Amino acid sequence: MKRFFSIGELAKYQNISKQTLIFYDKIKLFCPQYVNPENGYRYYGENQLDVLDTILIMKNLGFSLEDIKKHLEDYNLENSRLLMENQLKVIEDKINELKLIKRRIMHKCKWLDYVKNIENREAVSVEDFDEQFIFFRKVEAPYSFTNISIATKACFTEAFQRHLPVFFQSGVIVPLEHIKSGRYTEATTAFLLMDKTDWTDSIMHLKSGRCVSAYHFGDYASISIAYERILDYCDKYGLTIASDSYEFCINDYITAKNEEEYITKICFYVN
Amino acid sequence: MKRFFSIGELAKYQNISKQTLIFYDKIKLFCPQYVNPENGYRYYGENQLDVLDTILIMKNLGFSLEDIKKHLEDYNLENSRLLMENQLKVIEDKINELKLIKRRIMHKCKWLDYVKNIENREAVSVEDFDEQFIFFRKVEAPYSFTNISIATKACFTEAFQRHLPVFFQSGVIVPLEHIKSGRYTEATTAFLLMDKTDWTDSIMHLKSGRCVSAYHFGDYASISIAYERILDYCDKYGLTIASDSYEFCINDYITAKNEEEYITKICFYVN
DNA sequence: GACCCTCCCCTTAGGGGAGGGTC
DNA sequence: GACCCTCCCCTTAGGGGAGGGTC
Repeated sequence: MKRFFSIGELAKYQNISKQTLIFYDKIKLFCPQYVNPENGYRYYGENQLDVLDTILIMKNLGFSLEDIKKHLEDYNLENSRLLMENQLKVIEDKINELKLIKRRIMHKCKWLDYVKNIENREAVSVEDFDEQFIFFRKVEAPYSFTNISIATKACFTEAFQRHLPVFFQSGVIVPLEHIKSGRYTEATTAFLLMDKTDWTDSIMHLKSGRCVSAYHFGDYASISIAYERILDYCDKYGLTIASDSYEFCINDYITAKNEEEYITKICFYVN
Repeated sequence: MKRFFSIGELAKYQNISKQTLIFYDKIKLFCPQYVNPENGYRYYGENQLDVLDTILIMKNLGFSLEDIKKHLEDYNLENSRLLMENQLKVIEDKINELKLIKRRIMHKCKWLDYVKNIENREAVSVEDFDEQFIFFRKVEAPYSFTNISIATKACFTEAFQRHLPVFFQSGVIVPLEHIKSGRYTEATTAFLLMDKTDWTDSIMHLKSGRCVSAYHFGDYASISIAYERILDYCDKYGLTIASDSYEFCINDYITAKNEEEYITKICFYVN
């Protein structure tokens, strides 16, 4: 009848490394039952196996070694129940965080995939727009690039701070009067697209509806070309623009180093 | 017009710590545009803000600083798309791992909560048993505690190695003949309860059906008392036992240090 | 006085040796 | 020859100082 395991035997039996057992010994989480005083060899008793199992199982359930050590000092039915219930919340929080990250990545993937498949870069089209929520900041006058950038960054910073479920895709709103008077780049609002919304302040609802849209490729300063294309198109097909301009940055410094790869989508609601 | 940020200003603006910026400088992930050669003060250019944003966003999406550094060296629409698609899989894998952990904890919680509310510890009852799947190992003869324990541990070890979706709840099967001849502790199979099953080898399906069950509190050696209670009950109410005995460890060394708190549930299918 | 700098030690859970003794 | 021991350095992403110079 086997009564003692050497460190190598125990490691093999439990399918863990010797280093792990040496480490657990060092932090006094799980020490050998007997240590030969002459050569320092570690010997583990058969009756210790249950404790090691408990440690490995708790580790698998996401507890830290420190948590495990504390728990093992004194545990019973009742405090185990409380510990598990608490851990359930910890794990659920982690899952929710990761799910938000997942939706953020999926959002990026969706758009990156979409722009990859645009065939005619010059096209103007009419399409039905799904409802969206945006988290926004007013741009301060004058509506310069610097001020627009400041407002966009303010959105990011606040969204990070408040853990808002925003996507990492920005955009701006340019009032229709600005467009009509040729001030195409003078946006008065910067925003970030949002995932599903717990309603808070500074959130705007873009209703679903019919839109006219076009893309602009390349640096932002030359966006006038795309606007003129849209305005011509509306003239030609008798469409009446019924809103300010919503510009969505589809590809920006996050996914492109080169300004030539920047892509902006322009949308107006139409009647 | 502001052109440069000191480290403190930038940190405040981006809502990160100075230490973070010093660290990013050190690992050459994000370095100041200008360093005063006399006093070593760091100055960051306004045009660098986009890069820092990209870093913070990628960090939020779960990339390591090393990943980010590599990506920033050369990125465009196409390799960003591939990177994001790959990251989506990474995050999904993490979510799936955590979901399995969550189900394991919920399983433990469910039982710990359940036993807490048992009123009559002596009760024998007839109940409808839900279907379950178990991952099992045969116990080698003789059916001693040691051999049962070895088989149980073999289940754990293999489940860990193969990443099987087992719960951390074990049990044993004692053949009906053993029970009838008073060899109550001579289990021939050890098992772990499983979560939903991708069918593999060594898995047994316990069908739903009517069962007679009772609890045993305390050390395993005295389980005969509970068996005798069940057998008497069946005699009295004319129930015919139609299966081997399934014993479920409800509270074991994982959640109780004290053998007096061990709880075992015994079930037989009946006609 | 508020701001900046460069060390330096600390955290998790071990992995991977080197150098030397032991079954 | 296979096994065991004790150092010791290394990994992530910074946090928290100390000690000393700078705006």
